[in-house]
Amino acid sequence: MLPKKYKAKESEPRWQKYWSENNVFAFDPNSKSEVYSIDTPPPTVSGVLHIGHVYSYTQAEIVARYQRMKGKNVFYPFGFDDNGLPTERFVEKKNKVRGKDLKRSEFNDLCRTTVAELEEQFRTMWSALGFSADWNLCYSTIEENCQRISQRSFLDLLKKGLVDYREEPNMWCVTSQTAVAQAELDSVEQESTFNDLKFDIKEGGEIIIGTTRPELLPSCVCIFVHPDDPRYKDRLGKTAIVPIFGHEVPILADEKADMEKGTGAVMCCTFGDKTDIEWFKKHKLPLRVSITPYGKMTDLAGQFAGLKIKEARKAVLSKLNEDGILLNSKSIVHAVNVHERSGTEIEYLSTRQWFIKLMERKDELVALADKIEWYPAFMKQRYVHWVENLGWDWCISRQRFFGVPFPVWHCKDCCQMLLPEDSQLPVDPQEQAYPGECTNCGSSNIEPDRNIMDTWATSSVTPQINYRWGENDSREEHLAPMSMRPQAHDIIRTWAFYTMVKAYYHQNDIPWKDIMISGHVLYKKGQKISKSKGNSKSGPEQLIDQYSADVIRYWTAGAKLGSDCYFEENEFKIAAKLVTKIFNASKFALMHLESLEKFDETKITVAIDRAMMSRLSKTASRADQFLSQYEYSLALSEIEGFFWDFCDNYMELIKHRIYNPQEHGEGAGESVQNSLYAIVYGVIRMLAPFIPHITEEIYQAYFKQREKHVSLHLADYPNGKKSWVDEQAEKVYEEACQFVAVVRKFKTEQRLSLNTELTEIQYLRTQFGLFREAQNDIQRAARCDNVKAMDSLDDVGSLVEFEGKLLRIGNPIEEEA
RNA sequence: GGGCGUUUAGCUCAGUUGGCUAGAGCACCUGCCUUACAAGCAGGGGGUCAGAGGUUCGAGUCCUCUAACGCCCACCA
Repeated sequence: MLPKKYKAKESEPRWQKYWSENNVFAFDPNSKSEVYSIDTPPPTVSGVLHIGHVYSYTQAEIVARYQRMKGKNVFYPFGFDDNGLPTERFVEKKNKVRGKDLKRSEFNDLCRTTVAELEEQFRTMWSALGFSADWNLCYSTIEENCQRISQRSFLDLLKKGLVDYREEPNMWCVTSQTAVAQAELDSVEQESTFNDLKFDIKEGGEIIIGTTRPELLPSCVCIFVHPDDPRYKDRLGKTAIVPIFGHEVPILADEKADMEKGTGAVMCCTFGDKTDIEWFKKHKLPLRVSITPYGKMTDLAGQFAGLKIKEARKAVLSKLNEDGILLNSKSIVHAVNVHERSGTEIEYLSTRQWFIKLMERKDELVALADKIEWYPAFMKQRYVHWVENLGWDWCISRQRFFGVPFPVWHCKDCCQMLLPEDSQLPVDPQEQAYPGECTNCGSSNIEPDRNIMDTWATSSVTPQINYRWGENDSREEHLAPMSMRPQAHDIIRTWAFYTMVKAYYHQNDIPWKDIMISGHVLYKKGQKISKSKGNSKSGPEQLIDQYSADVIRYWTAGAKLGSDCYFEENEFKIAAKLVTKIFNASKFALMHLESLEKFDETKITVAIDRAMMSRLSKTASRADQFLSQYEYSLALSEIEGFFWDFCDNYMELIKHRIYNPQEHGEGAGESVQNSLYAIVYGVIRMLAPFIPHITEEIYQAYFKQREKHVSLHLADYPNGKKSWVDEQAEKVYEEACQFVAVVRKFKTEQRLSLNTELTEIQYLRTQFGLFREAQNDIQRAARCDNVKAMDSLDDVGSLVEFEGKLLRIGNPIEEEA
């Protein structure tokens, strides 16, 4: 039997342990049941988990539990994304070191031990939330298996001609000192100055250009004006002399020069922005590099060499001003692309990098979106929009330390690429020499590729990692494509997109059938919760400790799929209330079900009991429908609505009958017992995915010995029995509720206790035509034996009118003093 | 500048393919210790459904325009 009070703090860990000991959530590779597989996001191991993680992970977890109860063989893994720049930066900060100052192997060891600690914390928290993961399926992206699959992925793309190793201008972060990809850019508003500079023209005259980056003057290779710009027609083809630096550059025409902007004349440099790169390629301009990978000026900058970019900007400006070159300078705020990890302005450097080709296959990648079901549907638009606007192939090489190495060596003599056999993977070319000589020229002058992969290059193969692609594992046929990818909307352009690219290029297929996109948790207006922000008070551990896992879980299920929600502590109180209510209601019901040997639905004969079966059935079918569409919040509110009606109305109606069955006729007691059984068992199953602990507690205390499932979470999810639907019975129930409501209102208005016995109630028969179908229950719920039906208003005598229902309420036995 | 989303009670949000008098929870007000629960229960007040126009017998719901807010992208001389 259930104890007097429910203590979540004691119960929740107990059931978590029970689930784990009984392997309740294990994926069964040999099962014949339909597989439901989830491509769980491996969180970046770069800080503590925050409430936003809890929010989106729990939403997916609810789906996992639901699908399991639908009889599916659920594949629900967890993983850790523990390599790459974010992790490096975390390790550097935590240990107060710089990766580049340590030996590579030393730094990598430090990374491994640091992430191992953090991963243990993550895992503890997922367990504390009652996540039904199969921890045997756990992976970490830096482990050997994942490195092997990641390198296999690379080699496969190389073989298919979908990877390029080429030198070209690319986005570069001078702080992180690595190439980056388009998806890693952030746009921020930055203060700057817009400067008008005077260039002398060799043939005579001058031309004035506007620029925000005067420090790039040494890199100036050309001046562009619009071909139709009348102001500059006379100067086209002439030669301008770059101030300070004195080199000569041509004045050329290009449509992309904007007549409206600045003076209409613009200098083209190596490289100020994306347009400079386009012009560089289109007009075959020379290369004048004035910025080093470290963000300092090169020798080309003459007297400014060695200065940092921003210092140089200042110095150049003041020199220009001295020389009378700077004609005008105004402060502006403009958008600048920065690297999302360092916040540093992106530079464009010509370097040699590995690229996965995207540009030539954009159409196919856009079309791929239609083969996947997006929940909510409008999120597909984000993907399409991103892919359509892609401007670069995917640069996957990073000049960093802790990550998956490229399984490549290069022949220094003939530049031949030398690759390992699949059986040798994973390899680290910087640690292992190439086994042999150059296959092209026979040279033994071989060097390793020193790049590591973009962290997304590995995390984009999580489906392949999950089904152990290329490892001769039977999972592959069961799991490809996977059933569902849960993730938040901010990484559609990275994780979702890259995963789709990989599956399309490798398997010529979609990675998963469904994608479920969750929103963010916001503190207040527009403030995203992030790891860096203070979250000591709202940290998940603290919240679980304060409110219990079930309560936190309930809150995460409250917001509609895909929509952001505010962190509102008040919401937790509502959840706590529900948990308490479920416990108390169940306690009441089970108290009266001790004598019930075996549930028998045919014994449910009384009208209002059948009405509840009907409502239960409809609720279950709607909840089931919603959940199958990932609309967990709508499902939850259906179930809650049913449950609260059950507590407030039905339980009050049947109270007398359950205590005094003999006064209600043959079978009336058995009817209500079986009804209660069906309702409580139905409700705890419907709520099990949302609040798994309290529901398990109730199941184990009573239902287990009758239903025989090891855990409630292995029972079937109710889907609504059509045979239980009974519209006529529901009408009886509705009338009964209305009748009782009028009586309650009367008592409340008369300031009477609700259990006050009334002497007589008269009602108009035409208003409550079905009264007799539930007469005993209604009378006792109304606390009045003497309830009389009248055929006409005249018969009712002195009437009291409430809400159009005509009643005569007799005087209470105990008059107020 | 382009795209997507949102706008319903003081707050947070439901409202299916158009269909009784627009709902819930929280908050507020008034009562009630009632044999599951006072961490509870009953009752009540509170809304020009962002605005304008249109389609329709009928619009919170469909169409057009407008506005505000949020997000994504572009803009970066």
